[in-house]
Amino acid sequence: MKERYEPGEIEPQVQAEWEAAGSFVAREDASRPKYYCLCMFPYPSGKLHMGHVRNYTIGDALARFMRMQGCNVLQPMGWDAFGLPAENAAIENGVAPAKWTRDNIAHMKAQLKSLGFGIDWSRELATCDADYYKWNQWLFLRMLERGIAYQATGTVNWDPVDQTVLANEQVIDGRGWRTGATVEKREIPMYYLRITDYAEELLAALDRLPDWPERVRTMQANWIGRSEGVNLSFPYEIAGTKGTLPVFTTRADTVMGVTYVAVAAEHPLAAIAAARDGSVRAFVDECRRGSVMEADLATMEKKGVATGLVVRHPLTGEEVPVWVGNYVLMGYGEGAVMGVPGDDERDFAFARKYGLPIRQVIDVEGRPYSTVAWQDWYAEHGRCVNSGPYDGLGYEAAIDAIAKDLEARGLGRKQVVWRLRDWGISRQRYWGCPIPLIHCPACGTVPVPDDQLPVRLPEELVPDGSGNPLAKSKAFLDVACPKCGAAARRETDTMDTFVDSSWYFFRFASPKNDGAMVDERAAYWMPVDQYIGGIEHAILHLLYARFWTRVMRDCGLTSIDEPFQRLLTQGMVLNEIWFRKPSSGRIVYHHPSEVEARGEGAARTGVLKSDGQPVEYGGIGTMSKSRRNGVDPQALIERYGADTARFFVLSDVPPDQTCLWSDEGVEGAFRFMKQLWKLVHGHVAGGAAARPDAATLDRAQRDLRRQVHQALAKVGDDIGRRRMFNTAIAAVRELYRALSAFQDRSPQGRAVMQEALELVVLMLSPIVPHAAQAMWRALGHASLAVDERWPQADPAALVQDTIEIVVQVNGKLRARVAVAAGADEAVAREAALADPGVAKFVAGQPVRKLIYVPGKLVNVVV
RNA sequence: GCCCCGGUGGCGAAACGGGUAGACGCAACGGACUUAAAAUCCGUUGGCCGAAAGGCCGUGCUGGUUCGACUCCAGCCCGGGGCACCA
Repeated sequence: MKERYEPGEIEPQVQAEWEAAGSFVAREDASRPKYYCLCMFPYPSGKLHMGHVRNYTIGDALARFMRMQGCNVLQPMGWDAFGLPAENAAIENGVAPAKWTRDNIAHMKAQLKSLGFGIDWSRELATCDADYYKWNQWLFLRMLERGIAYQATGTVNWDPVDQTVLANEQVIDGRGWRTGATVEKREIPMYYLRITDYAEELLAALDRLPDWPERVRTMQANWIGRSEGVNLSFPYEIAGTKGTLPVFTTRADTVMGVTYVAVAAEHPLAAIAAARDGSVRAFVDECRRGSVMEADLATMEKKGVATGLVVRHPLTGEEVPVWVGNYVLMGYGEGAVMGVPGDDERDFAFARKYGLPIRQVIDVEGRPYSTVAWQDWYAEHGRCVNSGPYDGLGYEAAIDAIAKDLEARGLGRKQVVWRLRDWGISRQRYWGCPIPLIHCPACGTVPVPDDQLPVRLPEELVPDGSGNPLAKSKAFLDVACPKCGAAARRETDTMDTFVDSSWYFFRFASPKNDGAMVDERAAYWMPVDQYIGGIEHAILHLLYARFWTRVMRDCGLTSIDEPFQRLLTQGMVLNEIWFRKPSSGRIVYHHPSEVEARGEGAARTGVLKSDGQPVEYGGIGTMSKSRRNGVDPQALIERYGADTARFFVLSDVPPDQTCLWSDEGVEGAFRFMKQLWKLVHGHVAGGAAARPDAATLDRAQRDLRRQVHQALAKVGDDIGRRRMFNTAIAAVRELYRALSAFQDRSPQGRAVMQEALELVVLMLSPIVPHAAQAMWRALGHASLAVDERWPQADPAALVQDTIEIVVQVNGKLRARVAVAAGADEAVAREAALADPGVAKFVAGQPVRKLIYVPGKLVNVVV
C-alpha cells in the first residue's frame, strides 16, 4: 500500500479487476433473492451533469449495499435517445440526429464508466435502436387491435412561418422561439391511448404502493382526479335544426344559477355563429392565437363574445345565451361549460365583465352575499336558495335530486369524471419512433403487418427547422399498401418519447431477444425493486409507465400490475439561470460560470465576463441542456477521482432533497479520503494484527469497539431503511475521529483497530468502492470487497452500563444526570431532583407532575 | 391560476413516532509546524448579556394545541417542482 492516496492510479486498476471478474454481470438465479435497482436512464444530451452523477451515485451505492445484503442485484443502464434536442443540434450544426446522439452516448458511457458504477453493460439499450423501438410499434398495433389506441383530433402549437408544429418548450410568450411569429392553435389528427380506461385502477392501486413517497402518490391521485359529476344537456333549435349542447359539471347543485353557457372557439356552435356574425368570427380567430399550455390558459385574461345563439335550460326551459370563451378548451370534456356566476369565481368575473346576470343559488351558513364583489365562501358547499324545488337542499341531496330530474327528462345523468385525459402520442417530428401505419387511397389507414416490423427510421436526414423531414423523404414515404399493393404513403408522425421510457425496464430484463418484447427473464427480475429518479417525473413518466405495464399485462406479456416496488424521488440539483432575450428571435442562455454576478434574490444582477454587458437573472432552476446551466462533473473527477466525487454528492444532502449546486466542500471530501487512507496505511505498516478478544479488553478498547459497532448499526440503518447517505457519512466521519485519537499500539489495541478499519472500509465500500477495495486488500484480504457481506454489529459490543438523561424543568433543559441503563422512574426522579441545577429552578415549589421518558429525559413540572 | 414539496447558524445540513436545536461538514478566526507560503495537525465558532459560573433569546411570519413544538393545527409570506409536445 502506497503512503499517498492516488485515486488516479487506484480507480482504473480496481475497475479492471471488476471487469475481469465479471462482477456486475447479472444472471437469473432463483436460489437468491433478486434485487432490481434501476435509475431513470438519461437523455444523451452530450455530457453528464451533476444531476446524473447524483442520481447514479445514489443508485450504485444502494445496489452495492443490497448486494452486500446477499441479493442478486441487477443494475442496468441505457439511453432515452429520441427527442427534440437532437433535432435542435442538427439545425444548429447540420449533423444528423443519429450521429449526434450516438456520439453523445459514447462520451457519456465513458464518463459513467469512469465513475465506477456497478452496471451490467451487457444489457445496454438505446431507444433509437430499431431492435428496441420495434416493440413500441408492435405493442402499438396490439393496442389498435384492442381499441386502446385510437385516432382523434388534437390541438397543437403551429408556427405559421416555419410551417411546423412546436413543442410547448418552443413557444415563448406566445411566439415561436426561432421565428418569433405568433403561434396559432391547430387541430390535427392524432393517435391517442386510452389511459382513461385505466384511471380507476391507476388511482386505486396507489394505495398498494406503500414504499412510494406520499407526495408522489398524492400528486398522481390529484392528476388522475376522480370526481363525481353530472353530464347535462341544453336543448336548442338553431337554424331550424334541433340539437342538444352537452356540458360536464361537478357542481350540479348550482345548475339553477346558470345564466350563460360558454363554448370553445372550435365548437360547432361557435362555427355557426361565426358564419353569421363578423365579431364572433374575429373573436374565434383571436382565440386561435396563443399557446395550448394549461398554465397559460389558467392565467390568461378570460374573454368572450356573445354568439347571439340561445339554448334552453334543461330544468326551467329558460333561454340561456351562448358565449364563446377563450378559456374553454375543445379537447377537454365537451368543449362547453355552463356559467354559474353566483357561485363560481371565474364565472363571476366573466359575468361582471360582460354584464351577464349574477344569481346566488348557494347559501353558505347564512354568510352575506353581494353580486358586487366576490368572496371566497361563495364557492363553498352550502344549501340551495333561489332554486325553486331544490331550495333548502344540501350539496349531495341537491345533486341527487337534480340528476334524477334531468334523467327523467333525458337531459342528463350522473357520471364519474376524470381529470386525466387520454394520452396523445403523435408527434410531428423526425427523431422518434415511427408510428407503424400506412395510408392507402383505397383501403384507408392500414397497420404495418408484424412481419414488416420494425418500420425503420431513416438515420441520415438532417432537419432544418421547417416541418418534418420524414414528410419530404420519398424513400420513407413511398410504400406499397400491405392490403391491396397499390402505391400508398407511410404515416410520418412519430411517437411521444414517453412511450420509449414507459417500458425500457422490462427490456433490460429481457435484452437482445429478437423474437419477443419480453421473455421469462423479465418474470424473474420484474418488478423493479428500487426505482430512482428525479422528482420532476413524479407524474407523467411514472403514470405512463404504470399504464403501459397494465397494457402489457392485459396483452399477456407480464403478470405484474405495478412496475416499481419502491420509489426514491431524487431532489433536483439546481443552478442559476442567466439569459439574454433579444427583441426578436431566440432567447440565449449563458452558463453561470460565464457570468460575473452580484446581489441576492430579486436584486441579483450580472454581466457576461466575455463582453462586460448585462445578462438577465432567471432565478434558480434545474440543470438542463436547454437553459445551459448544467455542471460538467468531468473536472471534478479528473482532479479528485471518482470516489471523492461520489462521496461528495452523497455527503451533504439527503437524496430526496433539492440542492443548489456548489462545489465548495469537495476539498473536505478529498481531505477525508486522504485522512482515512493515511490511517489505514499507518496501521498496516505496523504489521499483522490479531482478532480482538472481547473478554479481555480494557475500558478504552471496549469504548472504541462500542463506538465502532454503534456506527456500523447506524450506517446500515441509514442506508438500508432511511436512504440517508448524508447521516451515514457523518457517522463514519465521527468514528474516524475516535479512531485517529486511539493511540493504543498494544496487540489488543491493534486488534481492535484492525477490526474497526475493516468495518469502516466495508461500510464505505458502497460509496467509495475503489478506495475501499484498495484498503481492503491492504488490510490483508485477498477477496474483492464487492463480494463481501455487510457485517453484523456485535450486540455484546453495544452494551452500556450507565447512560445520561436530560432533566427539564417546565420543558426547559436544566441538567443532565447519569443513571444506570434501564433505571425506572423512581430512580430517575430521585437523580433528577437531587441535581443542584434542577433544585435551583424547582426552588421549593411543589412538583405538580413529572414526565419520564425512559432512557431519555425527565420533565419536572412545577 | 391549479396540484405537490420545502424554508433551521455566514453556508450545506442533523434532530427518524411531540422529548437535549445546530450532529457531520464548508467557510472564517486563533494556534502549532515552516525562513515564508501551501499542505498538515490542534482549538474556537447561533445571537445577546457576563470576568466567569451562568442566564435570556432563537428553527420564514402570526396565532393555537401540549408538561414539552423544527416536528401537530389554522392563516399568511417566500423559494422550488409539475401542469399533459423539454426529458
